[in-house]
Amino acid sequence: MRRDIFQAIADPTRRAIITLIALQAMTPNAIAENFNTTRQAVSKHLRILTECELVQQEQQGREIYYSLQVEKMKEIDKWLDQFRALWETRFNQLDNVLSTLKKKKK
Amino acid sequence: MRRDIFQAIADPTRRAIITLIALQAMTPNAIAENFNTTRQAVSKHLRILTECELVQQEQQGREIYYSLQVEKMKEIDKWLDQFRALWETRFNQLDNVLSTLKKKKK
DNA sequence: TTTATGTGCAACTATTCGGTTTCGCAAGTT
DNA sequence: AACTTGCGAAACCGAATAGTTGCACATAAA
Repeated sequence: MRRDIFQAIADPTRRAIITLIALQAMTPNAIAENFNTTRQAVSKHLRILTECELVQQEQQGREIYYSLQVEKMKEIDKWLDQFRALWETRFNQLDNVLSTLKKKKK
Repeated sequence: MRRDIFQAIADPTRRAIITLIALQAMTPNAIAENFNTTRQAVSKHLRILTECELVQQEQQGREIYYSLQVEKMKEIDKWLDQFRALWETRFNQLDNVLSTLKKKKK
Protein backbone atom coordinates (compact mmCIF):
# COMPACT_ATOMS: atom_id res chain seq x y z
CA MET A 1 0.00 0.00 0.00
CA ARG A 2 1.73 3.15 -1.22
CA ARG A 3 -0.47 5.84 0.20
CA ASP A 4 1.44 9.00 -0.44
CA ILE A 5 -0.12 12.34 -1.18
CA PHE A 6 0.55 12.17 -4.93
CA GLN A 7 -1.25 8.88 -5.22
CA ALA A 8 -4.07 10.33 -3.10
CA ILE A 9 -4.73 13.23 -5.45
CA ALA A 10 -4.45 11.06 -8.55
CA ASP A 11 -8.10 10.08 -8.33
CA PRO A 12 -10.53 12.70 -9.66
CA THR A 13 -13.19 11.84 -7.09
CA ARG A 14 -10.70 12.33 -4.28
CA ARG A 15 -9.65 15.67 -5.71
CA ALA A 16 -13.30 16.70 -5.79
CA ILE A 17 -13.75 15.58 -2.18
CA ILE A 18 -10.73 17.61 -1.17
CA THR A 19 -12.14 20.70 -2.83
CA LEU A 20 -15.54 20.05 -1.28
CA ILE A 21 -14.32 19.84 2.30
CA ALA A 22 -11.65 22.49 1.98
CA LEU A 23 -13.93 25.25 3.19
CA GLN A 24 -16.31 23.34 5.41
CA ALA A 25 -16.22 20.06 7.30
CA MET A 26 -18.72 17.52 5.98
CA THR A 27 -20.09 14.08 6.84
CA PRO A 28 -19.57 11.10 4.50
CA ASN A 29 -23.29 11.08 3.64
CA ALA A 30 -23.26 14.75 2.74
CA ILE A 31 -20.15 14.27 0.63
CA ALA A 32 -21.59 11.24 -1.15
CA GLU A 33 -24.63 13.25 -2.25
CA ASN A 34 -22.33 15.14 -4.57
CA PHE A 35 -21.17 12.08 -6.48
CA ASN A 36 -22.61 9.20 -8.43
CA THR A 37 -21.21 6.62 -6.08
CA THR A 38 -22.27 4.91 -2.89
CA ARG A 39 -21.52 6.28 0.54
CA GLN A 40 -19.21 3.31 1.09
CA ALA A 41 -17.08 4.28 -1.87
CA VAL A 42 -16.73 7.78 -0.47
CA SER A 43 -15.90 6.27 2.90
CA LYS A 44 -13.06 4.35 1.26
CA HIS A 45 -11.72 7.52 -0.32
CA LEU A 46 -11.88 9.26 3.03
CA ARG A 47 -9.92 6.44 4.60
CA ILE A 48 -7.19 6.84 2.00
CA LEU A 49 -7.14 10.60 2.49
CA THR A 50 -6.99 10.12 6.25
CA GLU A 51 -4.15 7.62 5.99
CA CYS A 52 -1.95 10.14 4.25
CA GLU A 53 -3.06 12.85 6.66
CA LEU A 54 -4.78 14.97 4.07
CA VAL A 55 -8.00 14.85 6.04
CA GLN A 56 -9.10 15.20 9.63
CA GLN A 57 -12.00 13.60 11.49
CA GLU A 58 -14.16 15.11 14.19
CA GLN A 59 -16.83 12.91 15.75
CA GLN A 60 -20.05 14.72 16.62
CA GLY A 61 -22.63 12.36 18.07
CA ARG A 62 -23.07 9.60 15.51
CA GLU A 63 -21.89 11.83 12.73
CA ILE A 64 -18.28 12.23 11.68
CA TYR A 65 -17.17 15.49 10.16
CA TYR A 66 -14.28 15.37 7.72
CA SER A 67 -12.21 18.42 6.95
CA LEU A 68 -9.11 19.16 4.90
CA GLN A 69 -5.72 19.21 6.59
CA VAL A 70 -4.67 22.07 4.38
CA GLU A 71 -1.10 22.13 5.68
CA LYS A 72 -0.50 18.80 3.99
CA MET A 73 -1.22 20.30 0.60
CA LYS A 74 1.93 22.32 0.96
CA GLU A 75 3.91 19.16 0.25
CA ILE A 76 2.75 19.25 -3.36
CA ASP A 77 3.66 22.90 -3.56
CA LYS A 78 7.06 22.09 -2.13
CA TRP A 79 7.66 19.45 -4.79
CA LEU A 80 6.72 21.97 -7.47
CA ASP A 81 9.36 24.37 -6.20
CA GLN A 82 12.12 22.64 -8.14
CA PHE A 83 10.30 23.43 -11.38
CA ARG A 84 9.08 26.88 -10.52
CA ALA A 85 12.49 28.34 -11.25
CA LEU A 86 12.33 26.77 -14.71
CA TRP A 87 8.97 28.07 -15.80
CA GLU A 88 9.57 31.49 -14.37
CA THR A 89 12.75 32.24 -16.32
CA ARG A 90 13.02 33.00 -20.00
CA PHE A 91 15.02 29.79 -20.47
CA ASN A 92 12.23 27.39 -21.28
CA GLN A 93 12.31 23.70 -22.15
CA LEU A 94 12.97 24.39 -25.83
CA ASP A 95 16.25 26.05 -24.96
CA ASN A 96 17.16 23.00 -22.93
CA VAL A 97 16.63 20.71 -25.87
CA LEU A 98 18.65 22.88 -28.18
CA SER A 99 21.56 23.27 -25.80
CA THR A 100 21.62 19.54 -25.15
CA LEU A 101 21.64 18.74 -28.85
CA LYS A 102 24.38 21.25 -29.50
CA LYS A 103 26.50 19.66 -26.79
CA LYS A 104 25.98 16.17 -28.22
CA LYS A 105 26.95 17.28 -31.70
CA LYS A 106 30.30 18.57 -30.46
CA MET B 1 -7.25 5.22 -20.06
CA ARG B 2 -7.36 8.27 -17.80
CA ARG B 3 -4.04 9.86 -18.52
CA ASP B 4 -4.26 13.20 -16.81
CA ILE B 5 -1.36 15.01 -15.23
CA PHE B 6 -2.31 14.04 -11.67
CA GLN B 7 -2.32 10.38 -12.53
CA ALA B 8 0.99 10.88 -14.32
CA ILE B 9 2.78 12.25 -11.27
CA ALA B 10 1.25 9.64 -8.95
CA ASP B 11 4.00 7.16 -9.75
CA PRO B 12 7.31 7.78 -7.92
CA THR B 13 9.39 6.56 -10.85
CA ARG B 14 7.66 9.00 -13.16
CA ARG B 15 8.24 11.85 -10.71
CA ALA B 16 11.91 10.91 -10.64
CA ILE B 17 12.03 10.87 -14.43
CA ILE B 18 10.45 14.30 -14.53
CA THR B 19 13.07 15.65 -12.14
CA LEU B 20 15.81 13.97 -14.11
CA ILE B 21 14.93 15.45 -17.48
CA ALA B 22 13.85 18.82 -16.13
CA LEU B 23 17.28 20.35 -16.66
CA GLN B 24 18.59 18.31 -19.54
CA ALA B 25 17.05 16.22 -22.32
CA MET B 26 17.92 12.53 -22.05
CA THR B 27 17.49 9.31 -24.02
CA PRO B 28 15.43 6.40 -22.65
CA ASN B 29 18.59 4.35 -22.14
CA ALA B 30 20.29 7.11 -20.19
CA ILE B 31 17.19 7.57 -18.06
CA ALA B 32 16.87 3.84 -17.39
CA GLU B 33 20.41 3.71 -16.03
CA ASN B 34 19.16 5.68 -13.05
CA PHE B 35 16.54 3.12 -12.07
CA ASN B 36 16.28 -0.54 -11.20
CA THR B 37 13.99 -1.25 -14.11
CA THR B 38 14.30 -2.17 -17.75
CA ARG B 39 14.51 0.37 -20.52
CA GLN B 40 11.13 -0.85 -21.72
CA ALA B 41 9.52 0.04 -18.41
CA VAL B 42 11.00 3.53 -18.67
CA SER B 43 9.75 3.69 -22.24
CA LYS B 44 6.25 2.98 -20.98
CA HIS B 45 6.50 5.75 -18.43
CA LEU B 46 7.72 8.12 -21.12
CA ARG B 47 4.74 7.22 -23.28
CA ILE B 48 2.39 8.07 -20.44
CA LEU B 49 4.21 11.34 -19.78
CA THR B 50 4.11 12.14 -23.49
CA GLU B 51 0.40 11.37 -23.74
CA CYS B 52 -0.43 13.99 -21.15
CA GLU B 53 2.03 16.41 -22.73
CA LEU B 54 4.38 16.56 -19.79
CA VAL B 55 7.26 15.49 -21.96
CA GLN B 56 8.67 16.36 -25.38
CA GLN B 57 10.56 14.21 -27.88
CA GLU B 58 13.38 15.22 -30.17
CA GLN B 59 14.76 12.63 -32.57
CA GLN B 60 18.50 12.80 -33.11
CA GLY B 61 19.64 10.08 -35.46
CA ARG B 62 18.52 6.84 -33.87
CA GLU B 63 18.41 8.39 -30.43
CA ILE B 64 15.38 10.14 -29.02
CA TYR B 65 15.87 12.90 -26.49
CA TYR B 66 13.12 13.44 -23.96
CA SER B 67 12.73 16.71 -22.11
CA LEU B 68 10.24 18.18 -19.70
CA GLN B 69 7.43 20.36 -20.98
CA VAL B 70 7.73 22.54 -17.94
CA GLU B 71 4.75 24.70 -18.84
CA LYS B 72 2.48 21.74 -18.20
CA MET B 73 3.58 21.60 -14.58
CA LYS B 74 1.83 24.88 -14.06
CA GLU B 75 -1.47 23.01 -14.19
CA ILE B 76 -0.71 21.42 -10.84
CA ASP B 77 0.25 24.79 -9.47
CA LYS B 78 -3.01 26.19 -10.80
CA TRP B 79 -5.01 23.49 -9.02
CA LEU B 80 -3.20 24.29 -5.80
CA ASP B 81 -4.25 27.92 -6.07
CA GLN B 82 -7.64 27.24 -4.53
CA PHE B 83 -5.94 26.00 -1.35
CA ARG B 84 -3.15 28.53 -1.23
CA ALA B 85 -5.49 31.15 0.18
CA LEU B 86 -6.39 28.75 2.99
CA TRP B 87 -2.90 27.88 4.14
CA GLU B 88 -1.67 31.42 3.85
CA THR B 89 -4.25 32.99 6.13
CA ARG B 90 -4.40 32.70 9.88
CA PHE B 91 -7.70 30.82 9.55
CA ASN B 92 -6.45 27.26 9.39
CA GLN B 93 -8.35 23.98 9.12
CA LEU B 94 -8.91 23.77 12.87
CA ASP B 95 -10.90 26.96 12.76
CA ASN B 96 -12.99 25.47 9.98
CA VAL B 97 -13.88 22.44 12.06
CA LEU B 98 -14.77 24.53 15.06
CA SER B 99 -16.92 26.97 13.11
CA THR B 100 -18.72 24.12 11.38
CA LEU B 101 -19.42 22.38 14.67
CA LYS B 102 -20.65 25.58 16.20
CA LYS B 103 -23.03 26.08 13.32
CA LYS B 104 -24.38 22.52 13.59
CA LYS B 105 -24.96 22.85 17.31
CA LYS B 106 -27.14 25.91 16.74
C1' DT C 1 -37.20 -1.58 23.97
C1' DT C 2 -37.75 -1.27 19.28
C1' DT C 3 -36.67 1.20 15.18
C1' DA C 4 -34.13 4.35 12.27
C1' DT C 5 -29.87 6.53 11.04
C1' DG C 6 -24.83 7.28 10.30
C1' DT C 7 -20.94 5.03 9.91
C1' DG C 8 -16.79 1.73 9.05
C1' DC C 9 -15.27 -2.71 7.48
C1' DA C 10 -14.96 -7.14 4.93
C1' DA C 11 -15.63 -9.79 0.82
C1' DC C 12 -15.99 -9.86 -3.92
C1' DT C 13 -15.34 -8.12 -8.87
C1' DA C 14 -13.82 -5.83 -13.01
C1' DT C 15 -10.36 -2.91 -14.48
C1' DT C 16 -6.02 -0.62 -14.42
C1' DC C 17 -1.15 -0.47 -13.48
C1' DG C 18 3.75 -1.31 -13.47
C1' DG C 19 6.73 -4.52 -14.68
C1' DT C 20 9.07 -8.22 -17.67
C1' DT C 21 10.06 -10.78 -21.92
C1' DT C 22 9.96 -11.05 -26.69
C1' DC C 23 9.77 -9.12 -30.97
C1' DG C 24 10.30 -5.95 -35.11
C1' DC C 25 12.26 -1.99 -37.12
C1' DA C 26 15.20 1.87 -38.25
C1' DA C 27 19.69 3.93 -38.02
C1' DG C 28 24.35 3.59 -37.69
C1' DT C 29 28.83 0.53 -37.99
C1' DT C 30 31.78 -3.20 -39.72
C1' DA D 1 25.66 -7.17 -46.83
C1' DA D 2 25.96 -8.49 -42.06
C1' DC D 3 26.07 -6.87 -37.40
C1' DT D 4 25.15 -3.73 -33.50
C1' DT D 5 22.54 -0.36 -31.15
C1' DG D 6 18.48 2.40 -29.71
C1' DC D 7 14.01 2.32 -29.65
C1' DG D 8 8.63 1.32 -29.39
C1' DA D 9 4.89 -2.09 -29.30
C1' DA D 10 2.63 -6.34 -28.03
C1' DA D 11 1.68 -10.10 -25.00
C1' DC D 12 1.58 -11.57 -20.66
C1' DC D 13 1.49 -11.45 -15.32
C1' DG D 14 0.83 -10.30 -10.49
C1' DA D 15 -0.58 -6.58 -7.66
C1' DA D 16 -3.20 -2.58 -6.76
C1' DT D 17 -7.40 0.24 -7.51
C1' DA D 18 -12.17 1.80 -7.43
C1' DG D 19 -16.29 0.27 -7.14
C1' DT D 20 -20.29 -2.73 -5.33
C1' DT D 21 -23.08 -5.45 -1.86
C1' DG D 22 -23.75 -7.04 2.63
C1' DC D 23 -22.86 -6.76 7.34
C1' DA D 24 -21.98 -5.14 12.27
C1' DC D 25 -22.16 -1.57 15.52
C1' DA D 26 -23.01 2.67 17.92
C1' DT D 27 -26.05 6.65 18.56
C1' DA D 28 -30.39 8.78 18.54
C1' DA D 29 -35.41 8.75 18.16
C1' DA D 30 -40.07 6.30 18.64
